[in-house]
Amino acid sequence: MKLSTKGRYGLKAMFDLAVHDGEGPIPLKNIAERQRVSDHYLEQLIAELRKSGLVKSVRGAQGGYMLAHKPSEITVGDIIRVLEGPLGPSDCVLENGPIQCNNADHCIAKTVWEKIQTSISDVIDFITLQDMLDDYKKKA
Amino acid sequence: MKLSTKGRYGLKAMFDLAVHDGEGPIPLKNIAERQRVSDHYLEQLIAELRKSGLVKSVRGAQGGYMLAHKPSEITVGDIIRVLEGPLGPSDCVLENGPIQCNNADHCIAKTVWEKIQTSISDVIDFITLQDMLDDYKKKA
DNA sequence: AGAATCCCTATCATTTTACTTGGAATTGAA
DNA sequence: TTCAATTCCAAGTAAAATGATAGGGATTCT
Repeated sequence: MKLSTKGRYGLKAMFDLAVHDGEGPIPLKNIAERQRVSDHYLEQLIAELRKSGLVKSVRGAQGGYMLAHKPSEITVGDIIRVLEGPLGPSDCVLENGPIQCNNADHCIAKTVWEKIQTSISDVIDFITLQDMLDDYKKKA
Repeated sequence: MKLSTKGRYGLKAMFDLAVHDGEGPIPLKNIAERQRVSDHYLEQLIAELRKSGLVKSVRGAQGGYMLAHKPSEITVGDIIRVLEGPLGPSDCVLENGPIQCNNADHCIAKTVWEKIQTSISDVIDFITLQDMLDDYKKKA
């Protein structure tokens, strides 16, 4: 029941982009250095974020990455779902296309998984990058 | 962000024991058959549940397993924590002994992980096997 | 022209997962 | 007292996931 580094590094990188929002393209190398993660690995993660439309890229020298939307319009859930796949503690409650087990009708565990999933969604879909920025500024 | 089969099979097995609570020792084989999981694999899981004091065992012929406490005194959280280890979406918010990252002081992601963890704990520590039994009877 | 940067594909070591195998020890019942 | 049912225990193992690394092509600014 842990997120992989994908989700964790990904959120850090996206928050980094939010901090530098409006400063033009941010090179991946800078993000990787600040967040202390392998830049080649982060490249793979940010590629997925780009393909899913959460970040924009500018190629060539002086290029880099930018948020594709305002920080207030990107939730933690958006990021985590792209990188970790559909959410859900069990396959039978997977967000898009649950896989039913053989005794789905009277599986009581399922209702437990549903409650867990709902509670996680409620948290991650509610927090935006802007919220994190506000927290950050309050701390500093 | 999924539970492994340990947590999932484990909860099913414990619920099965709850359904048959008071009927004396239930052989592992029966549980495995009803829940359709490998009995040898379930054996390993139930061994951990026994060592942690959630179930009792009776050896020999006509032996089997029983809940060590009343269904109302065993929560889903008790079971999942035994089988999945300490809860937490990231190492820096692990329940017992978090591992701090290098910039823990101003890591904003951490507050997100904390909120996720709290919401999961709130769910799984609140639901008991008795609650699941009540749900089950209501459905049938 | 050249440096900086994104983009893409492949490979790989390690760990985790989800079992399987094989058998020893215990105990109720015939 | 024997036998079958059962728990208990220790290894082994195939497949997948994780967390990278390696190498090079394409693009664009200076």
